[in-house]
Amino acid sequence: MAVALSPLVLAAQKAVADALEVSPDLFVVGSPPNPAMGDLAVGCFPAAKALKAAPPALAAKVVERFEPTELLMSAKAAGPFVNFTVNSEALFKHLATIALDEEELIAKTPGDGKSICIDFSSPNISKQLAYHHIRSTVIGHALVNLYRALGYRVIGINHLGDWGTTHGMLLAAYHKWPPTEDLTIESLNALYVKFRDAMKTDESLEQEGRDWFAKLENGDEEARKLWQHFKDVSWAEFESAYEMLGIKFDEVRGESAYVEDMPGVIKMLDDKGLSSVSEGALVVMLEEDKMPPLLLRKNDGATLYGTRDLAAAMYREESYHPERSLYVVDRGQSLHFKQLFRTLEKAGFEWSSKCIHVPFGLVRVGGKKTTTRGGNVVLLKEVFSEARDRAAAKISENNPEWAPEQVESTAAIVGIGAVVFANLMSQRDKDVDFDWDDILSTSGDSGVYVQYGHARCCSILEKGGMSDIGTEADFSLLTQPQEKALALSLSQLGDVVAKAADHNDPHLLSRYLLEVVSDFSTWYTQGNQDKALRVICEDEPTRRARLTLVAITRAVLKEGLGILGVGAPDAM
RNA sequence: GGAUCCGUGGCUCAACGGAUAGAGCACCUGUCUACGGAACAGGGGUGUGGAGGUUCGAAUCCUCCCGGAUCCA
Repeated sequence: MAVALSPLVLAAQKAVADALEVSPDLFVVGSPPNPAMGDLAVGCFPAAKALKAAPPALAAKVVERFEPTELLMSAKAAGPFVNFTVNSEALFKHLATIALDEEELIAKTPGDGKSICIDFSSPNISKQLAYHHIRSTVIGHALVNLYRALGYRVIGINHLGDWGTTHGMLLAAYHKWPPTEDLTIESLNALYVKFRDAMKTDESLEQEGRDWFAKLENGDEEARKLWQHFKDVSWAEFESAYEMLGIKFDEVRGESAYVEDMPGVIKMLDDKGLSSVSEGALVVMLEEDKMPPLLLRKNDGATLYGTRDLAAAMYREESYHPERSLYVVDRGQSLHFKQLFRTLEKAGFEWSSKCIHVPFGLVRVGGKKTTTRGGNVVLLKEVFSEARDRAAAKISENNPEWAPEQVESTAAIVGIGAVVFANLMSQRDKDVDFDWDDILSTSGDSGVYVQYGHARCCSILEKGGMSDIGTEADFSLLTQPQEKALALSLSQLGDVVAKAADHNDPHLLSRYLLEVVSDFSTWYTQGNQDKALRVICEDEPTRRARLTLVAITRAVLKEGLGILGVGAPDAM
């Protein structure tokens, strides 16, 4: 996958590659451990083997042959590393151009209009959204935005769990204990739990559930109508959560959409000699891959989600020809996706290699997996509500003159942003223990910290009194090392976004934004000690240059937060 | 039993196979007539669960073991 590179990185790679006469993409550009050593670092290790020379000798050679460019002023060898010093003025100018001019902050070239399918969130209908649903939802949403920022055509898909025997159980439960009031997601959820409980003592119930699912599969009118009602009630509930998170799906197409495709899928597998009957069930054996079989149809004739997933994968390929087809689903489903993708491969679909399971760790409560039936769930809306309350208290304390509506709307952005950011801060694969203070943290490394940095930028720009901040400023006046450090961080946005998309891991972007804000705060807070160092200082050209740097910072933070699905209020 | 993932300061986490393993929380000390203190500067405290191996170089890759979590009609 192509990676967008900042001109700084490209220049450093080129300098090394030209000197050693090898390919530039061999080299990784990083930062020296200490800013005094330089601004960019390139290790000469990758070329050492091919050229049969010691890395330090190569570094020396690079330095000897180095010729300054617009962006790179000088090069120094430090053992096997070459450390480059960046021309600050050119860097500031470049940043101002991409952040404040017509040009884009992030190049759209990597995507080039190619399609990416992302299956995310995909909750089961008739169940309340629990806190753990936030992981797929928020990671998937961030991935949608990451790829979109890079110029891909992204199809965000909500593959609702709206088919299967559990829905037969719900229909049975509804008939067994007819509700007296209008259905809500809570009452549906309660019906399901009650039915599962009753099944433990009454074996006949399992059959009742199966019978109702059979009716549903056979197109029984009553069953279909009721099921549709369950679905409508559920979707209304889901939609309010998606709205709070600012999520819109390009395709809401649940398992039920593939019911009619299933006979065709089963026939196709049969024609290719891949399916067989085992213990009464129709399966695809995967013994040679050391996996248990993929189940297509149970011995009672009921179809299974594996079959629907096969149909959905085929549908996505036919409809979109995606460059990648991602499934943002918890790691517990790893085996299922391996079986699924392997089956597609065995069926001769070359595109199966483009299907990628993007797993993430569990949300645990009390060290255990949360389950609706286990009773240790925390509801998503409870978390959102608590988050907003906490944010609102702080906001009205800081802004006593604000109208209640303003407090409320800002609290929604800040509170929910904190929860979203908390879920995007660590690597996907880690299991996380639910902890109120962790997800609602507002100090230090948190979404609020980033939002606060953004709000400060807005405030300064407003007070700076220069309405025409753009690319015209005398950047030679930005001579503080903190200003250069900030600029170097800001220049990495595009590369970070590309890398996060490539790894399907938004946390790289979250970490980056924390770093940017930290660099900004360090620079900015110097003004507390020395008024000459303030952004809004006496000298007008200096003020203009500093305000421009603030404006660039604001643009980067807003863009980055937006990609993560976190709002950036101008004041908070 | 088979498989996958995780194990880094007291806690939560970071670190393309590379330079002295970094942050946040908590604790201690500073910075304010604050360009927004939800901030900044500084301090103490750990060496990556254990043992081998590969490599010029390992928290990162390989093997085995320990601990936790999850999946397997």
